[in-house]
Amino acid sequence: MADHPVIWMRPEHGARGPRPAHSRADVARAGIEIADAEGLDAVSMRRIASSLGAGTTSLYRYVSKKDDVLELMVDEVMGSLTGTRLSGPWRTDLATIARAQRGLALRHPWLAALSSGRTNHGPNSLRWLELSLSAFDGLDLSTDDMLANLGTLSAFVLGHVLGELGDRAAAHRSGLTHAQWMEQQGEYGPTIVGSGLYPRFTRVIVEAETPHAEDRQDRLFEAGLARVLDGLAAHLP
Amino acid sequence: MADHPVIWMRPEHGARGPRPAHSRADVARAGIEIADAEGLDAVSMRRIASSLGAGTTSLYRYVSKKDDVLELMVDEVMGSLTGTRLSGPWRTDLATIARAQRGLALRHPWLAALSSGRTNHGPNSLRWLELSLSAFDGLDLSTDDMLANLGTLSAFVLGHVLGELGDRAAAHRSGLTHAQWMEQQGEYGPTIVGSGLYPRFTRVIVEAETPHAEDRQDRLFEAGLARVLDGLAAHLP
DNA sequence: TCGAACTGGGTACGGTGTGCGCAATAGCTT
DNA sequence: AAGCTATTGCGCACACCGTACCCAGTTCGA
Repeated sequence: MADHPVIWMRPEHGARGPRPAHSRADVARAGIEIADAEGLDAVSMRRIASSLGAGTTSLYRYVSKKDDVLELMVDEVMGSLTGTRLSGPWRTDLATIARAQRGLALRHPWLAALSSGRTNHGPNSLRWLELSLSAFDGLDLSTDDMLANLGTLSAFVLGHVLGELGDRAAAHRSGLTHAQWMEQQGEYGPTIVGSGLYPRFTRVIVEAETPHAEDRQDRLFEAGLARVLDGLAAHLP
Repeated sequence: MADHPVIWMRPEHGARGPRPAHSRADVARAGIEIADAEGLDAVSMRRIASSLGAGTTSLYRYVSKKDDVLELMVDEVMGSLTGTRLSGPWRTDLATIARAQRGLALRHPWLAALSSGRTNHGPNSLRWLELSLSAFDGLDLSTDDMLANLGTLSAFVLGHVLGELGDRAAAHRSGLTHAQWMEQQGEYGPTIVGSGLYPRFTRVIVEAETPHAEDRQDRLFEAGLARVLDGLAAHLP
């Protein structure tokens, strides 16, 4: 009989043999540390193992495939959202949730890419989902409506954060500082503008050249968030 | 003097030597074919090369890193959005844009994952961006407002599609049919429900068990789209 | 006490992206 | 017409990846 493919259904370790030298949480934390410092691509089984002082293939006592490690990392990091408190009014609560999620994703730039393609069901993720659903507590909505509302908000947050991280990630991928990378990209600008093929985009480039303020992304996020919340409000009783 | 790091700034080939046996478009199309059929992970330089009947490292005459191939793939596939026509009213136009983008992403399940982390500036992507911006033509908006509106919509579409593809991708990753995978995941359900820790999520699971209709995702997308568009409307003059 | 369950970890295999060097080709200059 | 030089195709090699398999050592339950 094979083990269950979902890691959360497998006991952390058996009762019989020697006590394991590490824990799943250790593995997760090692992975997180590497990913935070050097990006998701730097996370390899060998790297994690050596950072733990373990043999490479010993990791497979804690995890049955690398994918499990990533799932552990996501759930571990979701744990840091505990402590988020909701206040009551659905609108401010949903804003709190969205901002917390964005903040976490910016603090761990690999998180969004991972949680996009993955249905994560670790305990911390479930707790967060439960908290998110509780934002609708007083409203007497159908589950379909709750899912539509929460799903729309989450989709926006995920999509926005991915876009926000895109440039940063590309710069990091190429091994350049953000400034260097921006400059290289910038050389492409005049070509686009000069081609005359994209008048509207050209206008956006030209007018947006100056206001490269540091809080630009913050303002864009808040602008989008306000719109999404207004959209949800329009469909509530 | 090194070549420009942005592929669109490098000429497709020099004027001097022998005529290249293939083109960038050939490379892109080969990659797309593989990715469509077997997923993004199956796309490797060797695979593309052998599919083209070329030596592996010959590809590096067309492209300076694998990342460039992916960028070519994205832009090539964006070309199939040509032919999208807008009607005039901003709301229906934005809906058209959103649906076209979702349709494309579902037709090429690897697209969303690629375009998330990447600022794509190929000619087809630029044309699409230009068309999207034209949806605001009559409205006399500031560029900031245009970006906020279009950005919010795009973020929602991207986020939604990624979620939508998540399960499918996970099933594919594990090499199971969707049905087999659902069953395995399903075994985890009772554990969650039985724990009693997640009452709201439990309610969602239980009530959503039956309505696993085929068009569920379509309806969820339309519900979200309507909300987002209402949200945009609330901020227009 | 002894067998079964369990852990640690080394070895090995088939894959990956890509830097380097060399032969063949074709346009530009003289 | 000749030759220089930019350019292409491509095999080899390297470092790294995930992980299947195997064996030795440890510990608990019977």
